[in-house]
Amino acid sequence: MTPASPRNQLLYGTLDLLILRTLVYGPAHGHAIAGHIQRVSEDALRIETGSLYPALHRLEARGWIAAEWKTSDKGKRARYYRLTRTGRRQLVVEQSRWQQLSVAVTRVLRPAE
Amino acid sequence: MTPASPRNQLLYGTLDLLILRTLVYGPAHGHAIAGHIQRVSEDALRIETGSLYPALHRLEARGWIAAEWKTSDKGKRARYYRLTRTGRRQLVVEQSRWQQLSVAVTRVLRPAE
DNA sequence: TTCATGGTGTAGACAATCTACGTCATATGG
DNA sequence: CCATATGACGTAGATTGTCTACACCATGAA
Repeated sequence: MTPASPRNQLLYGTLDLLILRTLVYGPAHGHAIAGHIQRVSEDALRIETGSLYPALHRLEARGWIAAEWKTSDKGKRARYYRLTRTGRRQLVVEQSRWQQLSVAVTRVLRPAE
Repeated sequence: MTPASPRNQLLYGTLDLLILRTLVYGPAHGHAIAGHIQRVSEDALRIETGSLYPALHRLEARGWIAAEWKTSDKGKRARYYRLTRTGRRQLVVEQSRWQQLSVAVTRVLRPAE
């Protein structure tokens, strides 16, 4: 097996946040979530299935999202996820955590003259 | 041993960039690098020694920084690191990678209305 | 001479991501 | 009616970076 190159691990730490944010628009299944993130990010963020599904299960286990089997637009069975109340709270937390990191890194990159 | 809580792993993926950027100001030893990043980020980024030294060795092994034993301001022996030419190039790469990630995530967080 | 301080370092745990697969059910085309 | 493509879900194992918790050494100061 080809080793997972760290250079592709662009998402590290932000995937949960991206998924939670996407579900604000309403319930969606895994495929659709990944597609949405890829489209909105203009192809900059590509979520692999080996990252996507473990992340969804992780978030569900933590109670931040809840799942339900349904039939997709294309008539295939799919697992629809929705934000839970605590998930919504967690989204705020993660969003501010990202903001903090972003500001801090920016400060180091271009410090005040 | 208390397990490493993922909540503290704020730095994942950005540490190399921060170190390289810091060395633009001139050679510095590990302690000083960590201190600089912490100060400039206004305490938002705290680099633990268990992250710092492996990172420095990693960067040195990749040829992005070079080291030399010297005596510090406080009269202690310290390993001074400086940016190499390829390290300077790498800094540009990492900086633009960060910029890309930052823009992409921001797009997902607040998409065009 | 003792001790605090400054500085470097390692070991081991852990979590997140990746690649590379496999699986199943439905829709579609002949 | 059957074969095949497609949509969708899933797991295994490798790799990596960060963390906590230590240990170590040399110098300055009391």
